[in-house]
Amino acid sequence: MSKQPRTAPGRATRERILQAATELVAERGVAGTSLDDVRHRAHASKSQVYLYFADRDDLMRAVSEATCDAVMQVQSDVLAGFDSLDGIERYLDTMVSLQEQRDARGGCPIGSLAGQLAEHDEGARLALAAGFDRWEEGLRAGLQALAARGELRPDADPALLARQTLAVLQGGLLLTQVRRDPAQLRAAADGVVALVRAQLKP
Amino acid sequence: MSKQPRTAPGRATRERILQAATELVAERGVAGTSLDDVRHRAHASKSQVYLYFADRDDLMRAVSEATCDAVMQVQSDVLAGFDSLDGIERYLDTMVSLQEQRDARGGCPIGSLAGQLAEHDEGARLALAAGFDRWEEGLRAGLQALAARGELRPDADPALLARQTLAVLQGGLLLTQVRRDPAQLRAAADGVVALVRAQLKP
DNA sequence: GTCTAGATGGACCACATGGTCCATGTAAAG
DNA sequence: CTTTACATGGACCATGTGGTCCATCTAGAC
Repeated sequence: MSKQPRTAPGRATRERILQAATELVAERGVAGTSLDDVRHRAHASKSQVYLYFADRDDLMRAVSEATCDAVMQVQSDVLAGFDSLDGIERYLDTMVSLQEQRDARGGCPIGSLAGQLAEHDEGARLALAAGFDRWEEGLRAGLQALAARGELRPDADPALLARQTLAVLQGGLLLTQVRRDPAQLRAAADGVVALVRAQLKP
Repeated sequence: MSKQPRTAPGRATRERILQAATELVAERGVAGTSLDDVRHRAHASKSQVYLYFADRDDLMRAVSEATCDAVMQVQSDVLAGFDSLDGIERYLDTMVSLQEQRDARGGCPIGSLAGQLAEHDEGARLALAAGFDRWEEGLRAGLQALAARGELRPDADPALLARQTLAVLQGGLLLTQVRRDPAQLRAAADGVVALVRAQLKP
């Protein structure tokens, strides 16, 4: 477990280290990020890193949590509007343009970390799973609101739809990354719309 | 570039090394696999590895290709039947039970490698993209056959549908891996069926 | 102001790992 | 059979990396 700092400068140091590690992992991946890299970017010494994190794996676990927080943070506004056809399309458009901005690099930060850590560290896997849970929950809330307003067929299953939506998005993000082409996510986004449309009240 | 062996024992050696590397990467991931591990499992010496592969990255590129081949191989039969509603459901069932057999570990070998290599090695990224191309092409062929038999609405787009199908599958596989729960892929598979059903002739 | 627990700097270590090299053995072409 | 290019074994090297340790400094409680 990570130890928590007890003084103000300690908190700042821990924050700097975690921030630096999270950035570096996003840029170069887990394997491409050494503790010395982190140390350097965070302007911290080795003993500081090992004061707040038990070892490398522990740091990567914290990075996983921080990454999930960041991803949920960045989409919180748009995700809140995932409760109408317009809002859904706005949400999807935002995701696509985000990938365009990034030149289709990196894929989904959570999904990408999952591929790197899920089989190696159980703690990290759980942290990432929790991130996906929050994401899926946001989608489900929106779809359930849609259902509550009576816009979905009575036999529609918002929870299932939310899960499928998350899957299409993750797949689209992965294809975008591998093919370096944001149009892949666009196609996936259209799939989400089709999926939802199929559940609209006739 | 990998050098090709010119004698029979040379070919066997190269094959053993590539086989061992592919297995190890599937089991422990790219970062968790050292050349010594590979050397050991393949019963080969260091000079043999460096005779047939330029360096570690080159070996990983070859592993990417071999993995794509293996994935396409294992699903070739079922994928060939992806041209009818029954065949599609059989295909999806097979994928799900494959994940059950593996205890929901590892996710999709191609997708998993993508997360580990796409940002680090352009050659590997291209190899994996080619793997996805073949996969998508198989799906498209099936859906196009469905369309050719007039079972899809005239405005349906088999190519788009194939791409969306691949995305849902990859996303479902990723969620399965992170949540250690094959039901995630099941939900995604249901999404595929819904997507296709929505394009059936009314 | 004093005192203690926490924070910091950085030397130091063990070791795994990627990669090179050369001496020797062997396949197969002529 | 001879010859040559290929195959093999493994010693060897340089380096990056995770991790430990201790001496010093300082924040903040009393």
